[in-house]
Amino acid sequence: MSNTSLDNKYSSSFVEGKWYKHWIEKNYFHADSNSKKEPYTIVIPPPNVTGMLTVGHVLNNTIQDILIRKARMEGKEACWIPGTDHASIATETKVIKMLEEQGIDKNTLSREEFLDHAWQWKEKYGGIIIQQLKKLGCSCDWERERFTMDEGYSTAVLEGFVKLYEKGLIYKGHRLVNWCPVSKSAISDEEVIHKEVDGHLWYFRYPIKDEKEHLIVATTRPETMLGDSAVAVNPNDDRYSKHIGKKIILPLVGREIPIISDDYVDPEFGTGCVKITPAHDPNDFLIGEKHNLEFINIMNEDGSISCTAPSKYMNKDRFIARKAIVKDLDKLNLLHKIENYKNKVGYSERGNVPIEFYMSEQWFMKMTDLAKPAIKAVESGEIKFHPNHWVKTYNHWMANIKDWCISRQLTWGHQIPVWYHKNDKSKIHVSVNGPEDIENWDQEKDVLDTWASSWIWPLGVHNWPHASKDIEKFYPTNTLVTGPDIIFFWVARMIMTGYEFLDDKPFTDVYFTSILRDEAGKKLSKSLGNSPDPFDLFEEYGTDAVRFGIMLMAPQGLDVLFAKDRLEIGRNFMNKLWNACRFVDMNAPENWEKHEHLDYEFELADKWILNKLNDAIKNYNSQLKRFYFNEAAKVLYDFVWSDFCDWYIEIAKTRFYSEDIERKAMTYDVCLRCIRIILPLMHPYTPFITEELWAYFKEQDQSDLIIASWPKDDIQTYDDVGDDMEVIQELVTSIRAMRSRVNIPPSKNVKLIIKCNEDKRSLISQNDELLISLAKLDSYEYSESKDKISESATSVVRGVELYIPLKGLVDLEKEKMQLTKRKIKIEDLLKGIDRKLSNENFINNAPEKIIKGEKEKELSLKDELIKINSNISMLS
RNA sequence: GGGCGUUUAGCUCAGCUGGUCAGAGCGCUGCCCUUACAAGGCAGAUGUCGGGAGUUCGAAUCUCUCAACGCUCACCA
Repeated sequence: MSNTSLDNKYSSSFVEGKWYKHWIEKNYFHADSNSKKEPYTIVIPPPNVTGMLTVGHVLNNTIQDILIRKARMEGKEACWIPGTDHASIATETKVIKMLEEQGIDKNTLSREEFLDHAWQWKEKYGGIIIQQLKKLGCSCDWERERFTMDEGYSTAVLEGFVKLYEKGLIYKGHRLVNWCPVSKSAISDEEVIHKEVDGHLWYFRYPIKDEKEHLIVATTRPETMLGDSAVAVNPNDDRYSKHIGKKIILPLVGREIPIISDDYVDPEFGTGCVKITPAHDPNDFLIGEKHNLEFINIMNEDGSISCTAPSKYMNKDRFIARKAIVKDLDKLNLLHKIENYKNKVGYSERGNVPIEFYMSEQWFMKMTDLAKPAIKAVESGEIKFHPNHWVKTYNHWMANIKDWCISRQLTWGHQIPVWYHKNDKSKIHVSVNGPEDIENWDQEKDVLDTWASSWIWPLGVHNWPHASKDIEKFYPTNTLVTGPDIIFFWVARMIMTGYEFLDDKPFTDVYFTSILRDEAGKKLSKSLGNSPDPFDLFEEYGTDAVRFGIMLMAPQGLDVLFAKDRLEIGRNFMNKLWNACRFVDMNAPENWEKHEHLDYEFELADKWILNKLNDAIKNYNSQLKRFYFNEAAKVLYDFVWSDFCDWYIEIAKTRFYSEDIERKAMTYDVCLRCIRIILPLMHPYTPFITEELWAYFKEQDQSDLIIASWPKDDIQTYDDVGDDMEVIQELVTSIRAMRSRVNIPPSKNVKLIIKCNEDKRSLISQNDELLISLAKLDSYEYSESKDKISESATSVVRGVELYIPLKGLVDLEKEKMQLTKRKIKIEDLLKGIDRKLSNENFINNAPEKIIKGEKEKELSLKDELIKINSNISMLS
């Protein structure tokens, strides 16, 4: 045995840093738009610039890295464009908080001053997640890194706005929008999260003017009564029809409001009377417009009660005002009752407080026309979703799409490219660069919703609309990898921009990743504090192990219950691979020239493992092709561990420890062949360890693994093997089981007696070395005798009867039990087969192959049964 | 209420187009520090594949239905 220079432990942190640096130095990640190679492009879903790497990012970006590395090895011009998203609300919140800590109030700053602070903040902290992606091993083209507020990208965003405005798809309107009182900004429907809360239904008496009677209205939000401008009943509701047209004196406020009728009111619900607050409820808004009611906004932008309400409640927070109003109505004996009531309340995703419906002037985008080509693209299969079932969700949203509120009352973001003339507010200018006499104009203060910036990502990264080789070469992209939680936010809208601006899809395949949850099923998130820090995991297990472990546990289309213990499988596998390679390296022939020969007279085991290797390549590729990353990982895992290590290497040992130099060289070359294929196959999943090992095993003049060529699945295979190897494996396992039953230690070799037919005898004799070494035999002999072989451990496998004679050491009852158990099993199976074979329909309809198989199975089981029975009787 | 998904060994889950004695990892039991690996090896136990019906010669796999759980969308005060 020669020495190996491979350490007996794999040191992940050293290796990872070394190779990442090397890859960067060699510029392997860079994609060339002048290349003649077929492009393969991915744009990263840009993480939030304020963000830190989560385990979810690890999954998502590992998948992208797998796709890109594979494409690169397949000889494509692999281009993975990285970058970050400016995340208006999140970033602005952080900057404001930082300023507060420095004693600076945002309101005292000019727009320019605030942006100055924000950019400083971004320069200081914005790069963290990018550094983290590098640590993960991502082979992004860092020369193409983009930020959504970069110059060229910003132009693309504004160009998009202007084009849509000119087309009449963007308009300004005074409307009810979702309002976040924390960020004091409008938010889109998608940023509202509905939560079921235990609330109340309050019943109030509303006195009818000039009458003793009153109507009882129910509400979940008492404070909005300050803005009531009508009470509505159903026109067909006999209880109230006589009151229609009369007036209500609104309690606490004193305003006279009409009693109106509308079909919208459900007589069955509550009392059948509904208070109408057009400025604070979307349904009431519609009724307000229909019946020409007053729109009374009773709130300030922070959610406190405004001056339109009685002074008593002015400037009180909405929830404090609620309590006060209920109390005051109770004092006036106008509180009828309070019921417990579960209802859905919309919360602001970022502010995490109940949103308000708020009247304000905002910019909207008409979506119906934009959606049309996007729906068609998915319907026709031009864009494919994996898993496909997301298509339904996508279609449902698209079919019911509403206008999108795209303006935000924030500072950090893309300022809307609209100017109002200082002297005549009705004069509007819309362009990317603004009017020539810009001093006479005021620019719109609002910025665009972040998603209205990042929806143009696949184009914007190339500075669209400027023509370039880049956009020609790398648009459309191939695959988008993202979480299903942003299917509307982002995926759907990117598809719209693709068709709208370039008349072409932005990507062909969309892979929706698993959502990672903790053991209680909660989504892993920073805010819940249940997401482990990936860096702790990298340190504990090694980055490759984390990558492989996560890929193995994330099936397509299902969420994953993540527990860090489950990464052990990855770590153990890295260790296994490392040590297998180390073993092979130890047995390299003297003066080996790193050149692989395969022109040997192979034996059974060699042909078998090479066949298995080819199967593995095929299966692996086909799983990757359908985006089943976990199954692909499993193919490699099983081949390496169960076939290569458990069997072939064990077999290799006996050869390496012999003196037969030719045979040693053959074995080594077969091992080498396996390793030289396993390493490239595994490289996309576990780039570091494989690149490190490759350095030991590659041909002298071969390239680094990252750009080595992808293994072909047409390596030479051997048809004459049949299931001979499986027979040997079963014999070995069976002998080991016998040994285990009678407690023979592994160190002790035993004698074996075999009874079998000629075929099996010839197979065994030709491969007896395998049996002897793997089952630890002292010797073996064939027996023709019909006599009973007494005091033996026995078993029957594939028609071969095996005996290990052991005077006095055998527990006969144990042996008998073992055989009886098998006997029962066989009888069961035979019953099943008999049922099939005696069924005319089966014989007539089943394919010939299946019938033949059943018949053969019956024969061999019957044969086994006879032998088992005779062995049982011998033991008695 | 609509849509989607899940239900397979004690736990976490694989099982592609229906047909080899239903698999893996962890955990558990027994034996091994056998010179690649104890992050390891060998052997072993545990499942009427959620319930019911149907299609089929044949169903964990296809259809229907019921149940439980989860996600998501939705304007009932």
